[in-house]
Amino acid sequence: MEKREKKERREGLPELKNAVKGKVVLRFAPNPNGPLSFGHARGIVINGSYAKEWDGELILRFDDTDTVVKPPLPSAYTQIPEEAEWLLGFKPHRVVIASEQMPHYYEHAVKMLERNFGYVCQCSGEEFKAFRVSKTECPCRSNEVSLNLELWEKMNDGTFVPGDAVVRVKTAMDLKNPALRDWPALRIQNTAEHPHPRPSIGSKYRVWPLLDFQSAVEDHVQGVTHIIRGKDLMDSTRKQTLLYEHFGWTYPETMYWGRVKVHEWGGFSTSQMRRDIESGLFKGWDDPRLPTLSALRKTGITAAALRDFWVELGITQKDISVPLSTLYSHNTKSIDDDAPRLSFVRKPVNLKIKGEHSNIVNVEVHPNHPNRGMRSFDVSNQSIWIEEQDLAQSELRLKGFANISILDSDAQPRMAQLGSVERNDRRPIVHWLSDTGAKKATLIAAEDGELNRYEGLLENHTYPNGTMVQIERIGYARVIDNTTLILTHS
RNA sequence: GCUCGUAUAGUGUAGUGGCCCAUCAUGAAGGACUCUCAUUCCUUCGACCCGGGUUCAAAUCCCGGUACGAGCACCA
Repeated sequence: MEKREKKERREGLPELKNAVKGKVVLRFAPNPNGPLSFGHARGIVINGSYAKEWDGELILRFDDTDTVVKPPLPSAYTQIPEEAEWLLGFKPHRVVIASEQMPHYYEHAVKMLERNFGYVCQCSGEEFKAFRVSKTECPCRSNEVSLNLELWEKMNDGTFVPGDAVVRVKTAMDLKNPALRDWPALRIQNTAEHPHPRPSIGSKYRVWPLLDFQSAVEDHVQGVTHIIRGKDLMDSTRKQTLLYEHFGWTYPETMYWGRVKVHEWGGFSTSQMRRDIESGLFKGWDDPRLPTLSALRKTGITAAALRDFWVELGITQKDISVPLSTLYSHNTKSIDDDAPRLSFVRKPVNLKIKGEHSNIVNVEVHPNHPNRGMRSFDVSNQSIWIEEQDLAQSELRLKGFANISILDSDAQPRMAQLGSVERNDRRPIVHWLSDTGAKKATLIAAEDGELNRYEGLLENHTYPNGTMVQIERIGYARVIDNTTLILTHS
């Protein structure tokens, strides 16, 4: 008899159903009404990881079919692909822009009317709602095909204005789920007043597909095999499946994830952030207080940490709330081994040191990697700086240097007596800087929704902008320029 | 209101009828190492929403309840 193996914990993402190596096509479809947020990262990471695992393709699709409620932001069309590539480590295999695919949508809309599984409905939203609730068919549902095609022309040629007519998919008015009853597929937008921001599109079209129709047609046209998205789109799947049945297509495998909140941020709405930026509340999309990908990247969260974070959460349908410490933990793992150590002294207090000592003090660049060399401090002028808050105690050890006793006097600068160079007791170890080895600098930190600036002295360094460093006893930070750091997390 | 979905330690997650008095991570507490409040390592803490049922056997299947979330937009 074979002995059964002990069950092993599954690593990484769950198995993709009905996946064939090399044939998997997934997509991530954001609305380009702003750059990517932390939440979008989930869609990119999960879909991208599966595409990579199965040797398949990831489509980046811009669902930019609304010009009124959530109008696209032109810069997002270039920023999003860059951010996706940064996050994944590879470029999405295909980029599709919905507003360029309008001919496809029109073609399928006409087909739908010709085959009589769609109709032009001239009821108002209110009127149709009453039909939906009472499970009764609206009069437009029985239009002849020829009439529907006539009305379709009127939608397109400007005879009808927004609100006059929509194209609906015939499902059944007695469906259990009210959300699915004869759902709307295309509507008219006032593109004269609200042109599409892409100049090549502008006011060219009046009739625009709604998400469920656009997405359904596009997934079919692109040969998407698996859709992984938020569970708020569950009814969307059901609507689209009904459309696929009309067309005789097979719907892709679908998986859903639940809603994620970050304890410190709450939810993240691109539209809201856009308003707050435009009103001047935030400096830009990469303002460190915002939960955007560009802000996280700027403050020093790595792509690897974000990937690990989202893969670890997986694709459960539970609604969850995660603390930032989880993300930070992944980030620490991804940067600590590389991060050179630097000293940053907040509220520096000058000390004059008395006693015998060598003129040069060396400390390691990275304690776990002695081969990375030493940082040298010239203390020949006996002048050093420590943090004001460390003066709470008078017996201290200057890290890598010597013990000191702060002398009780009113002298300026304050005096300190040097003690043992060997570490021979348990007194607190503090970081410090020499007079000549540091310059004035600023540490920027986003804390509790506030942008705080800490002035202080930063150890001289020649690390290029963007380097991740660890500031001793404070936390990890990213080099913005020679005298500015931004705190990633502590 | 109608419809759909989810419920495992503080947080997140594994688990698809026996390997489960339940996995891993994170967190907290303690300790080792370390001239950082870092990294690494060790120890400890801590959970199957409730009630029925099916079964020799249920975290796992069924029913009911409860809680939470989502959809019912001419937004995505």
